[in-house]
Amino acid sequence: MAKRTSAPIAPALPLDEILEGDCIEVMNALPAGSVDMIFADPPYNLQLQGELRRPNESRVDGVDDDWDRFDSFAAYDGFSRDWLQAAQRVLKDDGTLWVIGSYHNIFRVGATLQDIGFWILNDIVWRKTNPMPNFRGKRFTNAHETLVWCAKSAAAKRYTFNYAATKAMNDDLQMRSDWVIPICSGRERLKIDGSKAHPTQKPEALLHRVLVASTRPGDVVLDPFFGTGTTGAVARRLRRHFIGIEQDPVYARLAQRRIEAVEPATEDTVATTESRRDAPRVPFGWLVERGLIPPGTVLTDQRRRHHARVRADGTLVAADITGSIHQVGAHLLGAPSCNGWAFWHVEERGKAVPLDHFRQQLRATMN
Amino acid sequence: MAKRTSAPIAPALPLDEILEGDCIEVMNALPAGSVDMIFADPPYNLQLQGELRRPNESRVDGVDDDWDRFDSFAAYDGFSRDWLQAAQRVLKDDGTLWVIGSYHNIFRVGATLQDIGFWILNDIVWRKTNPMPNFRGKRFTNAHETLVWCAKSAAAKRYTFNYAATKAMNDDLQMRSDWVIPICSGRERLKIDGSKAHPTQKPEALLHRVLVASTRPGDVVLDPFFGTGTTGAVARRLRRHFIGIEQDPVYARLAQRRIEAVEPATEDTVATTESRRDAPRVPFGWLVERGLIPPGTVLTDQRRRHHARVRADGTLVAADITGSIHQVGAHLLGAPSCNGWAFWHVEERGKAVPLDHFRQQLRATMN
DNA sequence: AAGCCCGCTGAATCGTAGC
DNA sequence: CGCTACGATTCAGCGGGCT
Repeated sequence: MAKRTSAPIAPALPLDEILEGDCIEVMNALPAGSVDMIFADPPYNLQLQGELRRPNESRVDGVDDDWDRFDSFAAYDGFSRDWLQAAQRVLKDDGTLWVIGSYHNIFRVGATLQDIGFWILNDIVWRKTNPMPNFRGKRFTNAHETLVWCAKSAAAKRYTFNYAATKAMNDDLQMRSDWVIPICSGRERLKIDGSKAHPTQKPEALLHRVLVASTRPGDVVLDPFFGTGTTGAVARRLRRHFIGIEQDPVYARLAQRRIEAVEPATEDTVATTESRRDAPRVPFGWLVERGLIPPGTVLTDQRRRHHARVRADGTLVAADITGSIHQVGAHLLGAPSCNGWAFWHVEERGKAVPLDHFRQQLRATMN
Repeated sequence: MAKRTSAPIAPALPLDEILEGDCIEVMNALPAGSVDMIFADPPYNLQLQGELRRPNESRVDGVDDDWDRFDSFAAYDGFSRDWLQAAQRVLKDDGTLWVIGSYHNIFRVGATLQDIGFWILNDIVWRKTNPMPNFRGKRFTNAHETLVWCAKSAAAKRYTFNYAATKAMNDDLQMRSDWVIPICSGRERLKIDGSKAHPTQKPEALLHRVLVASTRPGDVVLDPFFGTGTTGAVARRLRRHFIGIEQDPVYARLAQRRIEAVEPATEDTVATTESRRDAPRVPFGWLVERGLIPPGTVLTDQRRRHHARVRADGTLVAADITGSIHQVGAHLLGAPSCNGWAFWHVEERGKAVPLDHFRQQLRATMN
């Protein structure tokens, strides 16, 4: 599947732009069958009532924006049907759609997209390492969100799924339907005057995995609920094209600035692995996904005699070889095997820090 | 919540029996509002058109080469609506319903149960430690199933959730919405002539957690798609009553034998961990009355920033307010409310001991 | 400099018994 | 039924400030 190159792009398609307006109208103005993948993070229809306080009496800043309010399930279903149908039209026949949601809306969205003919390939569970607790002890901690990944129709068998790349990212084990990724916080979280710029900003690591798994470099990715542009930022870094649609001009401008600051990875590092690889014992790809080791990072051995660069799927490229951190290390050493975690280092403030250090960091966040 | 004892059981309710027949008809023959919890593992083969009924009770005649997806989904939705409505009728007002499914059916079931008024409390992800791989490498490994847990209606606030028990089960951390449990295999898997007796037998560990979390000993648990009786076996072990409904007499007999072999745990071991909510109420005045906290005692918060003195009637007096331990604490904090038992402390040998400590002493003497 | 402590925050459908 | 008072309840991670 990953061997095909992208089809020629229709001239009318605005690439790497943010279109302001209602996503249904904007999508209907785009040429049919023109985008490779759609990632959608629609309103969840949370229906929050009243306020919630933490045990220490501080107030939880819930989602109470107008765009998340619907009068009834029927109204929400009508909205879902409308934007999903518009999305289906602009999608190429071999394109795929991702939608993310919570139990408030995802069952309705899933049923609606089945109703209009989308064909579910997987439901993916985003398991949060650091969810908000249930402060009143009335329910289980709501520690995940759900993504639905689907093809345009049951007849569409030729969608893009970079199987080898996802496997390489995951210890050469098949990537599972449950993904462990922290929520977006700290530096990555966009702020305005010290408070969160957008109530529902998604982590870049989530989009990284989505894009590496289901698109190829040069593909066109549409996000009809663009918000602060996480999809666009990750697409640019991974050398995919994006089309963002956002109703709120404040968010649109914020996204624009954010994306402009993104440095695209070099072309060779975003190429997806196409062949089988021998197994690294720990998924180095996760470090890349989380941004601990960005694509393009130069790795060296302890004494800086050997060099290699990191690709988006967690493989390395050196002078005359591409492969896992272990394979490339072994090749350069002329040794039968090599522990890449100990062999490869990242330059940090004049020191060569072994990869294993970063692995431990990641493990610490995953408990 | 766990303080309540089970309501008296209607005489007509068949307990710890397997009822053979169509679950909708059998449920409709049971008294309304009579069961505490329902666990359902409905069929999800969307091509079982011949066995499905439309909402208007007409049978769906499928079985053709040009069967149409929309008819199939509609038929499945009608079937879901029928059994869910029957389940809603037999459920007590403060009862809860669990449904398990995969991406093939869970979105439709979830939307349907919302449509008829069930109120979702959590969606739970059963994360399988040992899922079947995706052999063709066309998708992510489908490594989970989804459970939806809901109350009978949005108005029903008094469902059973053994918060303290679930927390105790999980290293004293809140139980999350993602559960890691192996699939049912090995000895636990029922076999007939060496091959599996039922295609979708669920692990007992899954039912164990469901029952411990959402039922009390003596509760009545109904399973409308009983299969080989995992729900019944675990219910018997945990001293809950069950009602199983199963269409297939072969499965029903298998379940019967299986359950008969189960030894119920002793009563003391199935008691759920008591949460503070369930403990008998002790007014602060009783502590004063008994001399544990003499009138005139000076109370402070943990950091000694606030002070108040105890009066003989169990009220506190601070600089500018008099009232209950909660009222005075809230006033001093400028908070809308305050748990005085945790807020106020007594100086004892240089340590600030919370009032709750003295309450526990008194409770111990009261049995 | 490193480490500890404290405060803040995140897509949240988060009371109830008793009068 | 409405009102009032009681009183139960949090995890991981980041960042700032202090030692």
